[in-house]
Amino acid sequence: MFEKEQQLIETKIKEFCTANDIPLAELKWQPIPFSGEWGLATAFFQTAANEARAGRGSKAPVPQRAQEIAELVKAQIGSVAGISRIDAVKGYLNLYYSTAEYARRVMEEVLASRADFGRGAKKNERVMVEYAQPNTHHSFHIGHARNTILGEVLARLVEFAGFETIRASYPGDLGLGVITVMWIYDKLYKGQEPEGVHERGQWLANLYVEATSMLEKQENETPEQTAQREAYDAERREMYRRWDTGDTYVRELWRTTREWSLEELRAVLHMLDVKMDVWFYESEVDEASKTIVDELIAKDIATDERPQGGAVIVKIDEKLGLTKEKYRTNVLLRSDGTTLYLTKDLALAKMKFDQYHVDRSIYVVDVRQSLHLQQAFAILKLWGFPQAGKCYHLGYGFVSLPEGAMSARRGRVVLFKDVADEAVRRVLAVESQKSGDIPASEREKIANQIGLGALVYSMLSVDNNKDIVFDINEALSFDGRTGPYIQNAYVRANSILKKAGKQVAGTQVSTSFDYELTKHEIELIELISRFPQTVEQAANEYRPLVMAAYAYDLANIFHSFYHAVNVLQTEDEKIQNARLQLVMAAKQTIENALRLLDIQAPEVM
RNA sequence: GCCCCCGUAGCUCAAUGGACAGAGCAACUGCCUUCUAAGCAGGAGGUUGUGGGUUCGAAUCCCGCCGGGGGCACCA
Repeated sequence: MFEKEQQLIETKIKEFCTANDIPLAELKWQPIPFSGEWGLATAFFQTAANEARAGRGSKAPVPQRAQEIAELVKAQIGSVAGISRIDAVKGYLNLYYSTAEYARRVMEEVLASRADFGRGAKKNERVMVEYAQPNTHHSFHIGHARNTILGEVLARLVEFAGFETIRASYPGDLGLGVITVMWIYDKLYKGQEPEGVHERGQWLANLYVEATSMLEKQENETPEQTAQREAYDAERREMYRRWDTGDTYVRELWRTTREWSLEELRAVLHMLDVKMDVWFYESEVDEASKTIVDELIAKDIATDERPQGGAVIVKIDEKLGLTKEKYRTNVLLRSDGTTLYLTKDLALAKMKFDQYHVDRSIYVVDVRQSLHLQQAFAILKLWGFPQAGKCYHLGYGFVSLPEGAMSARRGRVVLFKDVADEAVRRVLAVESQKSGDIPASEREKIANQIGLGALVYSMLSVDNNKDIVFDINEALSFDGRTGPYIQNAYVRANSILKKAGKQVAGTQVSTSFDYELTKHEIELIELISRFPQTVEQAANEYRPLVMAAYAYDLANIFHSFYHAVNVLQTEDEKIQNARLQLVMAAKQTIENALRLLDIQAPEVM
């Protein structure tokens, strides 16, 4: 917002250094910390160090010489319009903005852009974010929720940062797990179908647990039990074979049961306000993946060992000319001619590049699949896709339970829907004592917004490379560094504006901040002004946490401001108008941040 | 054996080369006839696992060690 002034000063510094033979290092600017005032700072340590190395300048120690240079530069610059003061402190040059002017510029920008405040300039690049890849015939658990929330927030961030963004889901709708559920359904539960989308999804998950116990080798089996188990397994294998050959009955059974899972997935995505653009199904990619194998063999990227009774493999390190073991060797086609996960991911990547013209491809996948994805990216590079360098794996630590890893097999999972329901119950339980007057018709909706807000924020406030041990009391906490804390800041801002009523309508952009601002107002304006660069950083680094941390900081400062400064009781009308405008800007910025975090902003709570 | 990630306050986590390492939770002290206390203010809590190195400057970069987690071709 002060780019022009900054440019002018940079030019002056450069001129001064050239004239005085000072080897100026690159100028890096940062906000002045702990000042209670706004401004930019740059350090001269590097310059002083350069000078010392070249044997020039005074023989003073670096910090002292840096301070000398800062003082000389300060004297040289003189006064600049829009900059109230320049200080040389501890080797830093601090430029303080004129407060009234700074506040005016920030407010003007927020209130002119509104929902677009912080939006980055349009980039000519198309990004695809792939997330939400649960297996069908199971139920959506809290680990899937972390994946989906991270993916959605990342998509929102890159989209808001200016990239054309495509959201892609990739459900795993084939494999032994799927067949296992179909087998037990067909054998024991045919014709049954619980009411309710989520109930049906959970029922399938339970069938899987039951089937697993029937098919797994038990300790101290009697010969009869062993025979029984082997018979079951033979039935399951037969069903897999029939599925493979396209048997009408089995395929129909598959489509029906799969649809139950997909309905549940769509319902969960709807709850999380996720609108997928593209659905890739593993079963569909499977067909396509068979054709790429021949192409990779023809290009001499893959090695066909089938004539020797082996598989089709890619010796990745060898093909890349690496002498040290890095990507190793991986199989593309089993010796029985069936494809693997890697084969499908390669085919899918090709589809993304060729059909969807994706320039940048982000995979939100569990960190344990890091090697696998690095292998896939390396093969894409060998294949000659220029986008291979812009494939990025956003790995995240897995979500486990206090009693250990989740296991769909054993039914030891925490289902997303159960947690979400519990969240709503807990909000409703405290609503009567904590909330103001909320119309009965709104209660459920607001409880949903707050409950999900708590859950979503708990998934975002931990950096993605960290594992999470899921504790429902922590995830659904409403106090302190949580979603509801941020939502409450929004509600309070809204409440002030609502009560102000008339004044808001009359508030003009011409409002002046030409009065002595309190420390809280200064901090609030400062943080609002940093929103655009925070969006950029979070999107560039693919880190939702950066935005989550910002939203908390902004809410935190707003809460302090709220207590310290009573807006509606401000007597001077001019000052009150300025403060109302500040509240409007804060409300807007919190709203924009919450939207990026996939958390709803309730009007009351 | 090789590769990746992590080690920061009692606990859960921030801060990725800059000025004084910050929050929340737990515990402690205050603040509700006030724009909603899902909040605010205050004190307490740290030789950033450890030993070296690079740098004017290191929680951050490099090397060693200790401790924890994950992964290493016909699973996904």
